[in-house]
Amino acid sequence: MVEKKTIKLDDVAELAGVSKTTVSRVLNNRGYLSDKTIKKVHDAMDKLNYRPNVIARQLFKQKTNLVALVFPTVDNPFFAELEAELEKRFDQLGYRVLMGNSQDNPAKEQDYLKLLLNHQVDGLIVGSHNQGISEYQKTTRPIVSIERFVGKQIPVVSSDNYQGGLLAVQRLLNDGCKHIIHTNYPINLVSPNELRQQAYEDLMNKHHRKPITYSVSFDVSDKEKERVFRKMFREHPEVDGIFADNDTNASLIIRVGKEFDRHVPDDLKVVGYDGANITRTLSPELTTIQQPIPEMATKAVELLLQLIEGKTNVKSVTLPVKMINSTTA
Amino acid sequence: MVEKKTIKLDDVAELAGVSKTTVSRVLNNRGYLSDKTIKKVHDAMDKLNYRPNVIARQLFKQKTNLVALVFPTVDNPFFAELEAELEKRFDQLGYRVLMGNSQDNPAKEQDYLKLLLNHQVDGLIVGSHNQGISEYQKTTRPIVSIERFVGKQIPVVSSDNYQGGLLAVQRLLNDGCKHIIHTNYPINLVSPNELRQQAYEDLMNKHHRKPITYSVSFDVSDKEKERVFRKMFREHPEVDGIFADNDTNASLIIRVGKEFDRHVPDDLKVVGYDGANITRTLSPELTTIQQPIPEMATKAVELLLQLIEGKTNVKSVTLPVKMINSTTA
DNA sequence: TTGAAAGCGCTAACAG
DNA sequence: CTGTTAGCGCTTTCAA
Repeated sequence: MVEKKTIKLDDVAELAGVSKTTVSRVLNNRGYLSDKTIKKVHDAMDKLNYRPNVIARQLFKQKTNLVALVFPTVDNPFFAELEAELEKRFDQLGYRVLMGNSQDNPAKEQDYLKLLLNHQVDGLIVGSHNQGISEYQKTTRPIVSIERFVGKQIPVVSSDNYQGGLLAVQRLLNDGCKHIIHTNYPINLVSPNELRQQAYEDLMNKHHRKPITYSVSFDVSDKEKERVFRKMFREHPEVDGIFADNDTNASLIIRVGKEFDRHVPDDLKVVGYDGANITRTLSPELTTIQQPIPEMATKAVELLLQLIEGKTNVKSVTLPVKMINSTTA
Repeated sequence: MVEKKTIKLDDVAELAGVSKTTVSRVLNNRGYLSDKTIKKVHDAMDKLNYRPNVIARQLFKQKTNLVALVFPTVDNPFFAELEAELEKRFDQLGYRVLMGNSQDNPAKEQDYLKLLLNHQVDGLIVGSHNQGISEYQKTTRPIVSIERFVGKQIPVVSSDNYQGGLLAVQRLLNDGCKHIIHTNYPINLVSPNELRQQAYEDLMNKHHRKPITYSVSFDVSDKEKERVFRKMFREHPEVDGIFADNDTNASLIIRVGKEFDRHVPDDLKVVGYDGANITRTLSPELTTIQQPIPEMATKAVELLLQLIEGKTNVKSVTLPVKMINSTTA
C-alpha cells in the first residue's frame, strides 16, 4: 500500500505556480481570476487529486454547517419520518445532520447541547422528553424545539394538540361511545401534549362524563405497555372508546382488547394519534389524528435557520392537524 | 443582549497566570502538573465558562470522531432500527453519527463519500442500493457496507440471505402451498439480497415448480407497489403462497389480497422479511424472517473501527437469520 | 513542572 | 488580476 500524504492548498499552488490565495479563490469562485489561471489551478488540482480540508475551513469560518437532531429514538414511526423530513430539507440547504438519539436520557441530551455550545454544530432541533436541563435557559445559541416547551426564549413548532384532542374525542362521541378512556405519557408540564389531555377532559366534562387517563411511558417495552392496557381493560370493562396518544399504543390496545374479547370496531372504538407514514402503511385500518410532519419539519428548519442567521424575533408556530378516517372508529 | 466574545485557551491562560500549554495539559490530563496549577486553571475555566473549540482540535488531530450512515432513508422500520442501533454503539465509543439519507440517489451517496474523502468524517457505513459509484473502488478510507457489495476491498456485513430464503420458502411448502411467488426489488448483481432469490429458485426447482418473481422498487410509493401486487394477483390467480422481500411489502400484499377475496392464512400464506421492531409491534401477525439487526450493527461498528484504527485485514461477515412464527403462514 | 514557538489547512484583509 | 501576511484555536515538540 502506497503511503499517501495529504495534498494541501500549498501543494496545488506550487504545482500551478501561483499563490495559496489564488488557489483558494479558484476553489471558492471568489474575486477576479484570469481564465488561464483558473485552468492552471484546476489542472494542478486534478493532477494531485486535491481535496479541500473542510475542517480547516470550518475553523476559520467558525461555522460547521452541521445541525443535530435530538429525539428520543429514530426507531419510531413519528420520529423516523420527522427526522427524514428534517434531513431532506437541511441537506438541500447545505447542512449536514447529526442523529442524536437521547433515549430520554438527560445526560445524552446534555451531550448534544454541549456540541452546540462548543460550536461543533450550528444549531439544534430538540424533541426529547426530558425536562429541567437548565442550560437551555441560559444559552442564546440556535435551538428550535418540536412539540415541547424547553425554555422561554426557545421557539416551539407544534401541531394543534388541543384541536387534535377535540377531533379524536368528538369522533368517539359521534360513534356513540359512552365510556371513553384516554392514554397519554406521563405529563410533565413542559409538553404541549398536555393540551390533548386538556381537550379530552374539557369535552368529557362538557358531556358530563368522567375523564379517565392511563399513563404509559414512552421508553418502556411493548410488553410493559401491554401490561398497563390489560390493567385498563380489567379496571374498566365498560370502556367502549379509546383515545390513544399515539398509533403504536392504539395498535397495542386493539391487540390487548382482543384478549378481552373486545373487537374493533364493533365493541370497541379506537382513535390513534400521529398518522406517520410507516403506521399508515402497516396499520391502514387505524383511525387517527395526523400530525403535519412534513410541514412541521419545514417550519422547524425555517426557524432554526433564522436563528442561525442571527434573527432575534423568532416566534413559535402551531400547525393544524387532520383526522384520518378509517375503520377502527 | 450582551455581546459575547468567544473565550479561548489564551484567555484562560491569562486569567490563571500560566501559559496556553499548561491549560491545554490540564484540559487533556496530560503531562506533569502541580495540583496548585490544576486548580488555578480549573478556577479560571469556570469563571470564564470556557468551552474548548473542538474544531480546532480536530484540525490538529486530523480526526473528527464522526461517522456517516448512508442508507436510502431512515423512514423505514429496518433502517430506522439499524441506524438507531448503530448510533447507540458509536455514541458509546465517542463517535457522533451523521444521518445520510441517500434516497437511492447516486448523487447524494457520492456527496457522503466526498465527506469521507475530505476528512469530514472518519468512516462510512453504507447500505444504499446504488451501484457503480467508482470512487468506492479507489478509496482506501474506512468504509463498511451492510447487505451490499460495494467494492472488492470493502467489508460487508450481511445476514444469511440464502438461509433466509430457504427458511421462508420451506415454510410455505410445509404449509402446503402449491403456487409460490417471490417478490424482490430489482436485482443488481451487487446485492447479497439476490441470494434470497437464489434460494427461492433452488428450492422451487428442486420441487419441480416454476419460480416466479415480481420486482418492486424500493423507492416508489405504496400506491405504485400495490399496483404491481394487483397485477400479480391478476396474472397469477392460482397463487397461494408469497415470499415477500420485506415486511412492508408483505403487509401491502395481504391488503391487496383482500381486494381479490384472498384471505390470510386460509387461502393465501405470506412470509415477510426483516422482522424489525416497528413491524413486530404494528403487524405482529406477520410470519417473517428476522434479520439480526442489533448483531449486524455491532459487527459493522466493530469492523469500521478496525479500519479507522488502520487495520488492513478486515473480513466480511455473515450472520444467521431467524424464523418468526406467527399467523400469516 | 512549565513555557515558547511552530504548525494543522484554510481564508481574507490589504497591498500591489 | 494576484500575492503577502496574519490569523482561526488548539496541540505538541523542544528547551528550560
